[in-house]
Amino acid sequence: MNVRMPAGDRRELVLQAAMGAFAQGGYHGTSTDTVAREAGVSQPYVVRMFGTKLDLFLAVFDRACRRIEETFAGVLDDAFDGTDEEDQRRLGHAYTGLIEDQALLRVMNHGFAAGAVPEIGALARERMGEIFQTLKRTGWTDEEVRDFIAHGMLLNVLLGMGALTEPMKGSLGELVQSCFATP
Amino acid sequence: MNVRMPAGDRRELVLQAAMGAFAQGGYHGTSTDTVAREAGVSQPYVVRMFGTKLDLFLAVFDRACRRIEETFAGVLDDAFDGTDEEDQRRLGHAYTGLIEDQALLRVMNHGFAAGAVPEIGALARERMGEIFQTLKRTGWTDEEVRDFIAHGMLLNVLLGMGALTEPMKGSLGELVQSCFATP
DNA sequence: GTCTATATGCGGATAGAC
DNA sequence: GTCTATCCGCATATAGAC
Repeated sequence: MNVRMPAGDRRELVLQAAMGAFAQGGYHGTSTDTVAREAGVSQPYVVRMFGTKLDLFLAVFDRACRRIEETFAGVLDDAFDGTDEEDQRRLGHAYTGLIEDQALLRVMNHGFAAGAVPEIGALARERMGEIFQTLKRTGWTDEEVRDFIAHGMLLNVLLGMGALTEPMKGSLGELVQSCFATP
Repeated sequence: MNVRMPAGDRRELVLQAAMGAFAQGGYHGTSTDTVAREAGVSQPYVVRMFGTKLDLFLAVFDRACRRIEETFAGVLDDAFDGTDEEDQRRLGHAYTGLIEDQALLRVMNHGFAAGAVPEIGALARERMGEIFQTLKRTGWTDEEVRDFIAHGMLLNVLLGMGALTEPMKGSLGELVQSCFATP
């Protein structure tokens, strides 16, 4: 497609395509060509827009982390007068809501996994710290925040290994879903 | 190095090198050449020995998961009459002990992350189910097992993103806790 | 049992046209 | 703003010598 389009729009299009592509294969396992095809543009154009594949991944990863942090922040802004239990329920619900757009969580997980790439690791630690700080606004203890994050990580990992789509033996999949279940 | 050696020994050598290499870059981010150099053999020989890079990764990943499962099983065999709290403490300690050989946990995490590769995803789900079953031998509820695994995942993820620099001891909870210590 | 040489394909990035 | 053509390096895998 060589239809002209405002730069911002096209950039957004590519970012979305990249989110989906990276969600599958992660940083190393995804080619800029795959991203380009999914966005309906040429591969060199993708590179031209973002500089390097690494820059593109960082942009996508950053967006994923921020969206998640903002989701939590939004919940807390809505009801900062809730009880601890209510916060936990609301935040848990918000997180499972994010599963519907699996790409977000998958990309986040892939960013964590690719921490051996210095730029990715640094960004991951930074964003992780921010998420932690946002969750601290609940008034939870460090232990409670940690536990909440731990379950989020488990969810991410299960998503990544495909355990949440195909029911696995031992019903671990159901189990973890019940982890954040909101009746 | 073209020094002859029994096939089993050489295979073991390469497996260990592969464990270290894959721990860094994961499946997609590690070349068979890197593995070969770290093992002190030629790249084609690595392929010759294991068939394909995928087969090699599966072997390494499988070993990592089994080692972890066996570690838990060992703890439970030693003291299956312990209280729930004691089990938790012992198992947590066993897990943090595994951090010393960071490669094991990192490889496991990378295997989970690469679940989009069908063979890897299938193996990951299988081994995960076994670990779950082994942990059930504690007599814990499903929720308790899930919580334990969740903290293990958090640990893996933190390792992967480089947030855990020095091997620390202590209970699993304390260890992970220290990562989120308020600055 | 282990190597060297190499075929072959893919992927990131550049040059330059339109 | 977007493409086509293309360079070049890397990585997997094969062939075959020793």
